[in-house]
Amino acid sequence: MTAPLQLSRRERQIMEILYRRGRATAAEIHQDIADRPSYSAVRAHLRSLEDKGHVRHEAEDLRYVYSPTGQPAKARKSALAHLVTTFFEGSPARAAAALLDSRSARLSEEELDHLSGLIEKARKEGR
Amino acid sequence: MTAPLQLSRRERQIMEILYRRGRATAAEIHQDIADRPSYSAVRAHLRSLEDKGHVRHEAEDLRYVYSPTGQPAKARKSALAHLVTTFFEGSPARAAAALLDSRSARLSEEELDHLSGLIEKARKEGR
DNA sequence: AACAGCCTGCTAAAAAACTAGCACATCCGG
DNA sequence: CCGGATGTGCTAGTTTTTTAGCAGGCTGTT
Repeated sequence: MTAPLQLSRRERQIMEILYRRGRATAAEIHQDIADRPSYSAVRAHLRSLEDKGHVRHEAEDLRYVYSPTGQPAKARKSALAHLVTTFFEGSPARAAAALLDSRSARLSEEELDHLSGLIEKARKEGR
Repeated sequence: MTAPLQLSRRERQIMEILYRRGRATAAEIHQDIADRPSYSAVRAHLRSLEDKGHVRHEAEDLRYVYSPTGQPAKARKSALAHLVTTFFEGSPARAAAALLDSRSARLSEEELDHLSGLIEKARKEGR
C-alpha cells in the first residue's frame, strides 16, 4: 500500500525540498520554502505528512530531522514517468532529447561519454 | 507577464490533462480525471483557470474546447527544469541517463540514432 | 410546440488546506 | 537559579479550494 500521492501545494513544496536535500530539520525546510509561511505552519505540515506516511523523522541532537519515507529512486522514476506522459506524449526519447538540447545545458565530456555508453548498451539489448 | 503557477491540486490535474491532450472539452477532461469530481466542478475549475489566464476556450460545435494558453514548449522546459533540480541534483545528464535506463523503456533504433546525433552535436559545441 | 439531451454561467455552502499562537520541555550563559 | 533561545505538540480559527445544483440557452425529434 503505497502513499496516495495527493498532496496539497504546501505539502508538495515540502516534499520536494526533502527530496532535494535528502533530510532536513523543520527550520531548514522553512528556510528553503520560496513563498515562506510561518515556521509553525511548516511544522504542522510535517506532522501531517508524517501521519500520511510520506515522511519520517528521527530525533537528533534534540530536534527532529525529517526525511522522505519513499525510496528516492522510486520517487524519481515515478516523477519522470509522469512528466514524460504529460509533456512528451509518453516518449522517453523525446524527453531525453529535450534534456540534451544544448541550449538549456552544456554537459561535460564525461557525461557525454557516459550517455553514449548507455545508448550503445541500449542498442545491444534492443537487438 | 506570464501566469504565476500557483495552482491548486485540482487545477493542476486539469492543466496536466490539457497539456497531455492539447485541447479538450469539459466532458473529456472530466472523463480523464482520475479521482473523478462532478462534471459541474470541472466546469467551474475551467472557468476559473480561464480567468487566471492559464486556459483559453473556443466555441466549437456548440460547446467549448479548452486549451492551455502557455506555449507547450515553455511548460515542458519549465517542468523539466523543476524535476531536474528536485530529483537529479540539478544535473540534466543524470536525468537523461535515467530516461535511457533500458529497464524502464526500450527505445527504437531511430530514437537511439537521433540521440547519438544530439550527443555528437553537444560534443562539437562544447569544444 | 413541447420535450429530451447537452451545454454554459453562476452562487452558496461544504470540505480541505493553511496558519498563528499557546503550553511545555530542553539547553546554555550569566 | 533564572531568563532567553530553540524545539515540539496541539488546537482553534481563517482562507482557499472544491463541490453540487439551479437557471437558462440551443438543437433536434416527435
